[in-house]
Amino acid sequence: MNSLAQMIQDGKITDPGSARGKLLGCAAYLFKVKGYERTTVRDLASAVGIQSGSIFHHFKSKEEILFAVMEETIQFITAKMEEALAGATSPRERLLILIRCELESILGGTGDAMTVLVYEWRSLSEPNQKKILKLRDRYEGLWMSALRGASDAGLTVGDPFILRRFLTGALSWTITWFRPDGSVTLDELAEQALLLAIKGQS
Amino acid sequence: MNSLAQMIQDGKITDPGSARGKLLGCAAYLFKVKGYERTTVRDLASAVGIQSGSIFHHFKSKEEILFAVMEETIQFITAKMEEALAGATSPRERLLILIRCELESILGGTGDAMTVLVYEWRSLSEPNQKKILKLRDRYEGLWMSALRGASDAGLTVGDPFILRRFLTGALSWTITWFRPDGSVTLDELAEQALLLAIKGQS
DNA sequence: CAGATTACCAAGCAAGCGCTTGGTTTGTAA
DNA sequence: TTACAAACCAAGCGCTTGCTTGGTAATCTG
Repeated sequence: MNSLAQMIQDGKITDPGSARGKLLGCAAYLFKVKGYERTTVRDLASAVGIQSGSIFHHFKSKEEILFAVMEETIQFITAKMEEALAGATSPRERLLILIRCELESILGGTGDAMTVLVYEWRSLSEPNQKKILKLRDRYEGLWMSALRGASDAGLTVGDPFILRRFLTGALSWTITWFRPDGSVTLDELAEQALLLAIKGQS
Repeated sequence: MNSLAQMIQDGKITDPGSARGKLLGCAAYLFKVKGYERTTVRDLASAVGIQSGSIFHHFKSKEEILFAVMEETIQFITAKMEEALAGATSPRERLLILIRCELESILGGTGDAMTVLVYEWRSLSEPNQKKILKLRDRYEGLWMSALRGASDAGLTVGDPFILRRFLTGALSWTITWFRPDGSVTLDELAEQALLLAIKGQS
């Protein structure tokens, strides 16, 4: 079952083929490369081949574009994680799945949007920040129950909260240096990250 | 011996009491809180109590302010690290010193500037990016030799390069969540980070 | 095919931006 | 006191920004 197609049909995320979807995709890319503030609506318009004013037929404001990118991304990755976790049995496996999912989100096809979600936080208005924060709670809940499980099983040392935050930084930072076509594969990277998180032998 | 006073006298970093120094301090704070792009020269001017035009008596452009903040910060922390490493004997101690130094830089008095150094990278012009990159090489050299030493001593697992990058992300991310007045002290945080980096018992 | 709705263009407005300019005040030293 | 430079102000220029407007073309629906 394809969760992406399902979510499009449910209206949770925009079809990438639609005009709105193309705008969101281009926006995510531009926001990632240039940053939200440095990206103008004229940049975005010419990237998708329309006039700058026409953007405001699809979105009420520039910030609404940023918010939509972030909202759809977090909805998508949360759903993907829940799906991936369904078949997991051991605490170690659950942890590896979460690490792999997060790395795939950051370094794969949705990487642009994921980077924006992590690093363009400040550019949202406060009400919108709160909305995203609420969505993030569910996502972080998956992580925390997995890390608490790993801690109870003696896999990790130290406070799971602090470990999660260390992992958040370590994994999201990969966007700045990791190249999928380099000498290290994404699977190897996930394994190394698991070694970072757990204390004992693999 | 106070390295800060020495560096001021050497002209390597600006006296925080001078007009230029106050501008740099306020700029670091504003750039951290609002981001470089969202901070206007008028914001900065009113924060230090002068007219916006007067800023350009001290700096040629807004970007020169950002560059100065970054340059002085990296010079300072590199000097501080070299000083702190001088008395270290074991690989484990060297690693803990680096972790503590980096955390102090991020979470302590120079934290604003350090955050700017990490997260406002894109706002620099390419020539200025290269200059900072060159300064960063010396800093990262300290880290890499310490991590290679730890790896040779069997303290860590995996590739030291990847480990350094994981640590960079994990430590710099602390700025988003760690509160020095919270339940966890900076020392405890550094210990937890060391547990993250090394494989065996403390 | 008629009618309505959606998608877009061409033009431009008001506000805010980085930065410049010409002149005034303040500090320093002979 | 005089001379001079550094520090700053008041005003505003030229440009870019997000966004609006009035109208046209394309697409869908019955």
